[in-house]
Amino acid sequence: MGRRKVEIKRIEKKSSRQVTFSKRRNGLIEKARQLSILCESSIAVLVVSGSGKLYNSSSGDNMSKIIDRYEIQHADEQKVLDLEEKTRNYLPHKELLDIVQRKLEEPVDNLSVDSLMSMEEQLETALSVTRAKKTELMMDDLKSLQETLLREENQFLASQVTKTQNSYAS
Amino acid sequence: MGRRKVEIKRIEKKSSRQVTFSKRRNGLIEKARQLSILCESSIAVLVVSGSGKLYNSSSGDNMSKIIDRYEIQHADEQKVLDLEEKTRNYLPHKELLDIVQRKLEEPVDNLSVDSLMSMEEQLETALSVTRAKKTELMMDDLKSLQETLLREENQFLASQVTKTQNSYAS
DNA sequence: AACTATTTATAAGA
DNA sequence: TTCTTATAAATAGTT
Repeated sequence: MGRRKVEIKRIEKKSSRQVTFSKRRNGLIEKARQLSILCESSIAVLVVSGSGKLYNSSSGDNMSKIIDRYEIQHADEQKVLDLEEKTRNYLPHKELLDIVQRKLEEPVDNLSVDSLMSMEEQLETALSVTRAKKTELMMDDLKSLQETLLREENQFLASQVTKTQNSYAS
Repeated sequence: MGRRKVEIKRIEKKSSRQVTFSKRRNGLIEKARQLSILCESSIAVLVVSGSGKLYNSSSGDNMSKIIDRYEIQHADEQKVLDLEEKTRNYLPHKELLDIVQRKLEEPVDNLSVDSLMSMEEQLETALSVTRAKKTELMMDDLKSLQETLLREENQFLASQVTKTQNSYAS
């Protein structure tokens, strides 16, 4: 789209290359902006010039979030995982967490240090399996489970505090 | 550049939006490829659709290198953003801690050492579960901040218990 | 997924 | 660099 058709290959003349770089870079970023608005999407464009200068633009969301989104998706690319194996290992793990949560909800009297230690051991085992087989989906599930566990833990701690105080009061 | 001029604003009709998204996304990525070749530069394009699907392309260099280049340049900026986010999240958390603290400041003179010891042991065990999960991969996770706050909260609770016990012992 | 009327981007020139 | 303009390229609406 210019006075004549240009082949897509390196522009040899430095000054022309710089002019084209500037024009097309602006064009690219503008196109990204438009797409972002027209189709309510988030777009990041990163351009590193031949001389190493960085130009970037993000639309629809901030750059970090878009890059994070990319990195989450590609975090596990290095580790080639068997999807079936992942599925096989997921259920027992979830059950284990459920057991721990139930135990933590029991009254203090029934909660022995030993059983807590044992639970921890089981959890650690489960976690090492989890780490080894980490995938994106697995991470998402673990995240929520872990969070749930931590919340349960907080609730437990808070209830312990209250309970202890009550037993003092009585 | 079509049968009629379009305003740059969200396309309401879903089917049209999807078609335009697909067309323009391809156009954008092709433009990036051309610019990369014409002006020997490295370009990354990340597109997250409204429904959360990620499309990405990199030309001239691989995606990770381009993102690294960005992150090096914006390392400081990122730290500031993290801090702001942490500050935003801190207030509700602090309120929660205040509530717990008020509870713990109620009279505790007759609180039995045994029950406190037991509580502390339980807390430590529970906390070790949390600590065990502190792997670098987990910490990289998007929810790391939230997790950290929960962990801090747990530690605070544990320290309150210890404090209470000490004041009883003396 | 193709087509095509139009708009838009841009290459070259000033 | 910036503007101008002829032309190539992208794409909106249609089939």
